[in-house]
Amino acid sequence: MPKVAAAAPPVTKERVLVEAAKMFSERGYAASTTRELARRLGIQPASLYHHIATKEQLLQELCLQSARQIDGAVRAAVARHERPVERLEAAARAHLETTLADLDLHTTALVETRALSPKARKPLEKARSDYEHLIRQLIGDAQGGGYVRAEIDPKWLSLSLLNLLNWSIFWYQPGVGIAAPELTEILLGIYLRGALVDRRATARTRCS
Amino acid sequence: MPKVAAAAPPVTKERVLVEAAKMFSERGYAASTTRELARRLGIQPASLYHHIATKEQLLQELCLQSARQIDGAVRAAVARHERPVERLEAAARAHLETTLADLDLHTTALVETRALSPKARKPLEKARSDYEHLIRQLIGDAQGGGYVRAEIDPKWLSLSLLNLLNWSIFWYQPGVGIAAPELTEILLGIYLRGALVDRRATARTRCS
DNA sequence: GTCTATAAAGAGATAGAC
DNA sequence: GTCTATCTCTTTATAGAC
Repeated sequence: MPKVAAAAPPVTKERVLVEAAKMFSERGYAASTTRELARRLGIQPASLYHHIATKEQLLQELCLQSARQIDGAVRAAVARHERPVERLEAAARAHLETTLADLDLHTTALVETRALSPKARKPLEKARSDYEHLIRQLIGDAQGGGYVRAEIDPKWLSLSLLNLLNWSIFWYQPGVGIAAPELTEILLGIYLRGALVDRRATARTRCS
Repeated sequence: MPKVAAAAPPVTKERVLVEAAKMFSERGYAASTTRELARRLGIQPASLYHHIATKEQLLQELCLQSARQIDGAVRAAVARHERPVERLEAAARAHLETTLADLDLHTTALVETRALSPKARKPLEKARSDYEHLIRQLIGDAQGGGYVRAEIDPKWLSLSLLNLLNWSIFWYQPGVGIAAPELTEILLGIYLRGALVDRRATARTRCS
């Protein structure tokens, strides 16, 4: 039988990371203090250093975790499809849904990477660059197949897609307004077909 | 005749704001120090307080300046057109080109508003809300005219547009890669018509 | 694994001379 | 309008007991 009063959960490295992500995403890294983090965990500031080395290392771990999570989810999703446009769609869906599923983590990673020292930032820039390359590749493939506009450099097409997906972190609130899968379909629909009324059907109708 | 050695420009409120925007956009507000700002201006930290009241007021002024600039540019651009889609296009172009024309200012405003105290943030939230309402209105009008997909809530359509435009501040570098007007046309093209190959022309050709 | 106590550095801002 | 000098507070992190 469990005790009646809920015991405070034990402080683990995992819990420290979760609370840190929450705090960093709310106030930003620089404005967050180790004192406040300790307070949220219910321990003294000094006790924190049994679990972590430095505040910066905390941020670095969160950034790496975020990068690995998005990269992994997207590569796994892409691998489940063969046709270029479907692979691109799968990538976009995985990217956004992974991001929205842990907003604290990914908002921190996307916004606060600049707070890292150049040395701590380096592996992240490599990961980001690799990831962007993957997206660019997917778009290039879809262009090669004749599905995506070839007159635009895949570089700008991939950055456009990331634009469209990433800014959501600044306003999306789970449980308020719209669910993640619906938002995903709206953004993907705009990216692929645009916001204008589709006259393809009309054009075909005119033919018949 | 001008002197041979370039005189250091005099420290004015305007220069303080410009340097502050630069510093805040590079390092973030919380990680920026008044000491560093003074150093960049070539004066002692104490001298700064002849030009400004507090560090926070500096941020607040930048945020308000940014909001007024974007709002003003967009409303002026919209007023030059009558047809709903053209008004929407004019808004998007004005928004992005204004933003990219002073990245330091607008990056600071868009990213660092949360660093303001609730009291200082309030007028900004009002301005943002009004602005978003304007964009939503433009989209609603275009939907009413049958030009923009009516099956998507204008709320999500407007946020999608802002997504697509705003994230550019994180990677756009003036003079590197692509010029602002070109980027604007690419993003606008994607927003309106999408990244997929347009089969409208094909469909029409088949008819003839 | 958490505590008390505190070191060491850096922050925003002010006083008052020039 | 800028200076020197400094107050006061907060920060990250450590030492060492329990």
